[in-house]
Amino acid sequence: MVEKTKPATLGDVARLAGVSIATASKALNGRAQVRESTREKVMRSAEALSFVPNPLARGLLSGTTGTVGLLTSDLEGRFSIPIMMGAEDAFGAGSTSVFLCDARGDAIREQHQVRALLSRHVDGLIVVGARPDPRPSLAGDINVPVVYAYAPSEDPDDSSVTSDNVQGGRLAAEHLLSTGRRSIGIVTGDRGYGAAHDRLAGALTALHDAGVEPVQDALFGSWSEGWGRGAARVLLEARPDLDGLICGSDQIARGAMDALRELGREIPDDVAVIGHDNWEVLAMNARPPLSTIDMNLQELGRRAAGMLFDAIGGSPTHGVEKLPCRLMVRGSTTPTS
Amino acid sequence: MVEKTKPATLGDVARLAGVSIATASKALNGRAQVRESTREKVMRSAEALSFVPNPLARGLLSGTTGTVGLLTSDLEGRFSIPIMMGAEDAFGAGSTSVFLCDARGDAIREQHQVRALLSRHVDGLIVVGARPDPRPSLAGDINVPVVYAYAPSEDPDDSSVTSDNVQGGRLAAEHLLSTGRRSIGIVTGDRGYGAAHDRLAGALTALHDAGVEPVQDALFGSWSEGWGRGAARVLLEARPDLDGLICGSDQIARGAMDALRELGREIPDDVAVIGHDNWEVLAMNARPPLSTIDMNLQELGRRAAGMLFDAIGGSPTHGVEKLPCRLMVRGSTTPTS
DNA sequence: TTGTATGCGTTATCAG
DNA sequence: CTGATAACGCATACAA
Repeated sequence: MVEKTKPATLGDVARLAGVSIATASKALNGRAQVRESTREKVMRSAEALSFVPNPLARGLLSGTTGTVGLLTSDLEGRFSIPIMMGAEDAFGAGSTSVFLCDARGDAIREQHQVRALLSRHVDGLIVVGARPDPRPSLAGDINVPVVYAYAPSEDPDDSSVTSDNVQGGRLAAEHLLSTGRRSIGIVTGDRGYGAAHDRLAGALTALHDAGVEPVQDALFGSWSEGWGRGAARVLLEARPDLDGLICGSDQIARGAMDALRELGREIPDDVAVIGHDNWEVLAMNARPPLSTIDMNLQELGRRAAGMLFDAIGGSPTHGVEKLPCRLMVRGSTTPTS
Repeated sequence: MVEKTKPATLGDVARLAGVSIATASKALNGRAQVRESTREKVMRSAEALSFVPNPLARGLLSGTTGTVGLLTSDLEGRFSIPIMMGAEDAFGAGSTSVFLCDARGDAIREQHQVRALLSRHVDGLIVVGARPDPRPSLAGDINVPVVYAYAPSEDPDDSSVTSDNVQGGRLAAEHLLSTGRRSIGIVTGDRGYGAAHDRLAGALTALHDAGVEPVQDALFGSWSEGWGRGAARVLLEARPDLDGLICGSDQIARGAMDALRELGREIPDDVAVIGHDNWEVLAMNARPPLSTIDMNLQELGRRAAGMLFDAIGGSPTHGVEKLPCRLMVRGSTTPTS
């Protein structure tokens, strides 16, 4: 049987130290009006009883709980996880705890979760989207700060942070250009995703700035290996001189690499391939390992936490902050990297 | 600007209903000693003010908070996520909220998180491991129920739930046998993982029961595509008659399939391949889609939540409960599935 | 059937 | 410098 060790209360500490509850409270909270010797006595007692202030009682009084809600619209989504990790990390370093909720992509469910969170008197809310397109702002009856991560809010007055897909696309193109490629194709994913267009725009800008045009119009499809395979075949048939391929995701890149290899092309000697996302299980196991664009999602989560923290502290930000991506150079773009 | 709508208190409800606080409390909590007409009056007032009882105040009285801690030893790990989803789902359906903590595989950090959780007076704790090998029990000064998920506790008196890897291995072998394969090879992952040995044991049992022996001793290596490729080549060279391959993970299976195809083998006609984990992004995008063993991780999370719930209710379980795996049949073992 | 009083653990305000 | 005391919002034993 487990010992039912009731946690010590402030009263216990005060009694052990031989002072009043009020004095004990002041001593532990670093209030000025208390003699140094008394403070130490109290500190020692607290230590001896391994006293921890009850956050419920504290919250009841102060109105703040030291908790925040982390509301993901889709936990399955591969992108939510690193963001959550970053946020949890940033908060855990301080002393705020994180309530996890998964709305499973359902707006009704989301409303329900928000209500539950608010009823627990969270000090703030981070809403993590499954895809980087703008999403509706949470309805107005929320009286705590909210930060939208990955999927920005449609309301420009809200506080959002997301990945800079334009810059990411530019990064990819510039890297291929820097390795001397000039016959560059672009295969990306679902036309319905803003990210697909943003990454493309960034790539096109970079190519244009270098006086290069893509071998043909970018191919839209889906975010899958299968599409990557098919698109690569089509592209190579039309343009056998292809020497560089920008893919809208690592999955697409994996598929494209398989197809290219089967068509007798060496990577990266004949064709350099770059992906997007740095999904490690895919990128690291590719042959050769896949160069790609990393969105720094964990950092994004940390940033969201920071913004929420500031907002709770009374300094909210407004609008969408875009975090830059980072180039990961591996074997698919540079020989014997 | 957001309206600072202070949430209504029980006092507000009582005043609006024209009764005392005590009566309002009884009415809302379904206590018997209150006239029906009064109860309805109170209910309506509560509705009108959209009153929600303050969980802090309630927790201060009752000692329970309606919260649990979800402590993952490694959020990166692909296996933690579905388990968390299941647990969050099961709790969210009721009215308990989940505190998320990530120990990042660090024991010190874990202790720290446990302390933080306990100081918040969680009613219970779920500890999710990164790999299915037994892990040390949390030190004894915990006065709330704990359930270990995926990685069981070393202490048989603790309450644990994990995946039945032996049964999973058996399932894989039985499936290959059922498709008529008789020259079966086995490639698995890191020798240091109990799961590798358990899955192997299950497969060997099934083969033995069918009067079949594997073409050669199982190959241990790592849980990667690269190892899958290498092992498949070695195996095929030694036993060109291979017609079935059991892989310890989907990553290994993906690698093996690539190698087999490059050596001119058709899948599944020449060689049937089965994996383990049902890691969808890998399994569904394989050519052909990969048959595999699903560990029902989400169900495992739900079960952990259920066990914790029971333990909190005073009916703890002891020992390790093993949840059966499920066979996912796809194209890599059956033509035109 | 209803209301009054008390306490949960803390912090803040005021007197001593 | 220290100590009573009143909140915070709610639930319960007890009195009316």
